[in-house]
Amino acid sequence: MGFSRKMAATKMPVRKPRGEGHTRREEILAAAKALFLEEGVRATTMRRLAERVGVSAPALYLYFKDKDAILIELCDRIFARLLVRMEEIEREPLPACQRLRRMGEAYIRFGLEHPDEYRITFLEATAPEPIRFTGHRTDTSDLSQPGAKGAMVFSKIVEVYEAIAREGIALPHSPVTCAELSFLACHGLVAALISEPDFPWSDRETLIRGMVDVSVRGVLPALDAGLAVACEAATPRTRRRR
Amino acid sequence: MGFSRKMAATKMPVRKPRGEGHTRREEILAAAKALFLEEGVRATTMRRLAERVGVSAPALYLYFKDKDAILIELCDRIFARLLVRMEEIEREPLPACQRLRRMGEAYIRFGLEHPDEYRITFLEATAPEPIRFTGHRTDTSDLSQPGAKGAMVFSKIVEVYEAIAREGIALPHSPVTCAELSFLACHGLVAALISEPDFPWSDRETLIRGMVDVSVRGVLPALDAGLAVACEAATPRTRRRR
DNA sequence: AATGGAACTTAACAGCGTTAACTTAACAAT
DNA sequence: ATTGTTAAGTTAACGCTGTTAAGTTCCATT
Repeated sequence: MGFSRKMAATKMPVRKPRGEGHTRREEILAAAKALFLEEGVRATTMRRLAERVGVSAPALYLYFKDKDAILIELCDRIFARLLVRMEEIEREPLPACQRLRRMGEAYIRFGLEHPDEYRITFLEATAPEPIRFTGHRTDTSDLSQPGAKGAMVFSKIVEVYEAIAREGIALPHSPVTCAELSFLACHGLVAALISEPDFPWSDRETLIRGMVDVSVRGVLPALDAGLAVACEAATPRTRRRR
Repeated sequence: MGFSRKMAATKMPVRKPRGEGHTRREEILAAAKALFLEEGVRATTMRRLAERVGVSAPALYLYFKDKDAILIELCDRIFARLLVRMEEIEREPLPACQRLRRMGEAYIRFGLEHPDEYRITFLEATAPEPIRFTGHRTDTSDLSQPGAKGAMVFSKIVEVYEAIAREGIALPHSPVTCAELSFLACHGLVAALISEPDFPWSDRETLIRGMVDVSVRGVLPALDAGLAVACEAATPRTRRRR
């Protein structure tokens, strides 16, 4: 930005007063977010970020362990919003399989709206890769790990499948496995549209609708057997089916 | 590297004779492949690769435009094998929806067997990211672009859906869209298992079977309506489905 | 014997994330 | 008002990355 601090004459103190370190911390996160969608993730280097904040690069390490810590916190804050969205849907008074559809659609749209954050939390290799000795995790106390928020979102889908089971609809697998299948199908759509935006995909809205269908009907064949057509019928469809 | 060539006494020519540059090229690709699965992708730097080949780092640029060119060629060669596998399946004398299942399973297994190459061709951002002006592609002549082999694999699925349609089974979308949905669902499974290997996923085989089911039944609801149960029944199942 | 080009090297650039060592400024207590 | 403490910040540097520029060696052809 360079001459930006000519503008920012209001907040020129440059150095924070004694107990106000957390303010700087927020500034860093805000700057990172801005850099993210202005220049892209690739351009978000520690030096550029520091310059944007108006501080030297090593100063960032007073507030974050390393670069990843900044990205992870950014993503976690974004995904927290998806989580509250999911919880809203969870409370909607609808048949459970209807809520499943709504969650799937909400998930996909959210992912497509936040491609950078989605890529970082779900597409980037989580393990620093020399660590192949990780074995199995006995320590579940580390809740601030990268995928934490993502896992919480996933658990919402599990709960819906449990509700579906309670409604008397037969599941072909355990609720967890069913949730994974629905989730992974939607994930595939988001991941691909994000990673290969130039591929000549079909109409995006068609794909969203279609994948929600697939992720629900594919897992719950009983629905199509005429057992619970209500699930489909209740969805307002702008687009006729065949 | 200096004294490292004390070991490589067998192939000490060090410098290739006149017209044998392509030999070095293959050596580079072989070394890259080896480094890939010995040390991981992250450890595959140009300098390390050059050292492994027994050559200086800039020498690599005599044979490849940049690092990406090496990775892309490696991945394309791997995916060529998936392509022939898909073509084998294409020729199997089965109901089309059966071939669809076989392709889905082959695709998933292939992806899980080549996680590094899969990640590079499908999960890594294809555009160098400053290039936002890409617009739409009028020029389809560039077949050696990153996703080329991947796109050819995809087209095999489209063909199967066209065959399914010819068999008189109603498709809810165009064959291309149907293929995208099936493909994307399987892609989601592969992508997630690769990117989040430490997440406590359900049993892998269960997920593979389950996702093949989802990707076929989710797109072809008519199958479950009793129209073509043959499609499912013909698959030899080692594992009972509760 | 001279030449031209293929095959290669060394040296270096600009950038990256990160650390060590040092400085400055703000407050509390004397 | 001066001090001591320490949070907040700096500059310099390390080791690494991909990549380029310029120069060298060696062989086949003329």
